Amino acid sequence: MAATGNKDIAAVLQEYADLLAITGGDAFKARAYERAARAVGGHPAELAGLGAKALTDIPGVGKSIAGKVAEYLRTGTVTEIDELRERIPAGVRELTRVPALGPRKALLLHDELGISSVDELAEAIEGQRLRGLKGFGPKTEEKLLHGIGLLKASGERAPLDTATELAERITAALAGVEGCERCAYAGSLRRMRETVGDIDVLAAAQDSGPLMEAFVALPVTAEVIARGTTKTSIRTTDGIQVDLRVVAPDSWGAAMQYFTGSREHNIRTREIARRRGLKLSEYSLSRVKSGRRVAAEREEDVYEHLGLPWIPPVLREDRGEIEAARDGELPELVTEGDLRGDLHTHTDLTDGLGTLEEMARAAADRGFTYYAVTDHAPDLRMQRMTKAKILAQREQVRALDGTLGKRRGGLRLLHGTELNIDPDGEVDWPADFLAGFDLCVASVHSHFDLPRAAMTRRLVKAAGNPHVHVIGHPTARMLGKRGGIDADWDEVFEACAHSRTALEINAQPHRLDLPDELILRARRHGVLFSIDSDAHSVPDLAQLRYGVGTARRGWVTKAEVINTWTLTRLRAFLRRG
DNA sequence: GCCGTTTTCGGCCCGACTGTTTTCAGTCG
Repeated sequence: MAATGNKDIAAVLQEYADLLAITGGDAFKARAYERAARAVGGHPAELAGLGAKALTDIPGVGKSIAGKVAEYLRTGTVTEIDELRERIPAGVRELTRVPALGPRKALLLHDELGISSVDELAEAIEGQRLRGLKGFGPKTEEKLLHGIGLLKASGERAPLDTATELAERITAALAGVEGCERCAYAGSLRRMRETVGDIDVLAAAQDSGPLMEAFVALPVTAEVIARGTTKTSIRTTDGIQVDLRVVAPDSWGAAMQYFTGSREHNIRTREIARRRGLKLSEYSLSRVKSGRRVAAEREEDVYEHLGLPWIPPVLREDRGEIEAARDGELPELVTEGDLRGDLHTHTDLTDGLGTLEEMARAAADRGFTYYAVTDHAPDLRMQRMTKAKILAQREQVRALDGTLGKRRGGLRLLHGTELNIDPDGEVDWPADFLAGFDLCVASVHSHFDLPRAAMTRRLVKAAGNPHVHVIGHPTARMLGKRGGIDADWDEVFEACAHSRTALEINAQPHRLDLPDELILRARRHGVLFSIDSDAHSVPDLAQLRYGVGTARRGWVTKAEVINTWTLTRLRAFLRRG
């Protein structure tokens, strides 16, 4: 099992920040912890193993926080945080996860009405117990109910990155257990759905005993829900359910096929089996009459005996993949290795954590050919961007261009910006200034509630702007927090196809935007895509894999993704050539 | 609590929006 990761430490610091904000003490102290949490989460090196000096060298981490980090790494807990936890029920902090409900109102609800969970809040609203409470009017009630709905819809599900990283840690640990021949995760996680209800881990072994033993003894195991010889379920310290199924090695392929799903896909494959006089189960593909096994050990063989090529798990949703497979028309899906660069990233000039050089160096280390820096433009006031600042950055970008990486010619840097699309579809800066950028991403960051027609006009106008090359995180959704904006997407996609404006597939795990369903729709209009990390720190660059997964779920091929193109071709596209 | 420095305390991203209020607090990006 890996040691305590930076994300774990960041989570603890963030929790402390939240608790401080709820108790209503020094707001700047809470902010300091929040800042430290962000810095720790985005720090390129593992904190476990760093000395005291190296800890305080992290921006935002001083003596006090470094002490708490050290204590946490040593003991797995922090005394002061434990004390605060006792004073504030966990449910109160949970309340602040409801959109439109912050620390002040959460505390008021707790102190005045004794509310300490999201469910209790819902009941209190239904029972009209919020009426008359200072600061809570009818509109607020409505907003809170809406927020609770959003939270419930995905609140029980883990984000893709959390689940993936957890599953990788678990499979790595179990693979080392005596007698374990294979270990992998299946289920919706293998299909790379945007959120995951639970994690299905599969292992192949003759004897399941040692694996089950090791599984319940994992450090992440908080509770054993069920324990048997073929299946054991646990709940992790994060509250995620993980099922381990141990199968005989000669059933590996059938089990992987069965437990990867989706249910709809499996209904179709079992139908095909039946028509061929076969029976498909988690143990094997066998003849109905004789019971003789025809395939089981390899997933590829299962599909082959159904008359199909192996189907990538990301496609197994019964969205046409069976027909495409049968007709030999499965798409050749884009892979992470196809990406030659990243076209939407930030630095510490705005809200990123890494310096330009740190980010570019990390990009070079990833083997990219090119890399665009796209810090925020002035319309997002909080970023305090100016022409002078971005022009100074351009100088730095030009100076660094071609100097990094082992590749011949070095990493090529593009100087871009992420513009803000205002309610009328206008963006920051006049056209002649925009013409000076190599690349412009334009995104919606506010006014999420425009009526559909106005929202559609807004996006169509931005797509038609000759200086806008990519529409960033087009729906502006935040998983579990905010549904996407409402627009006539077919009209938007048509406009993008016409102006050759790429739609972003933003890889941030809480965005994954465009979502796969809209990618499928967009492809019918022949639009181009850009798969971007939207990285705000060096570790964020690794999140590209989730964007690629989402693109693949949308059947996207290499040719449709502008950042798989050569630099020459990309430049021609950016010049509108 | 951190940081920078005008070395030992004062400032800390800033503005918009919303729903509530009757002059503003809370939330958000």
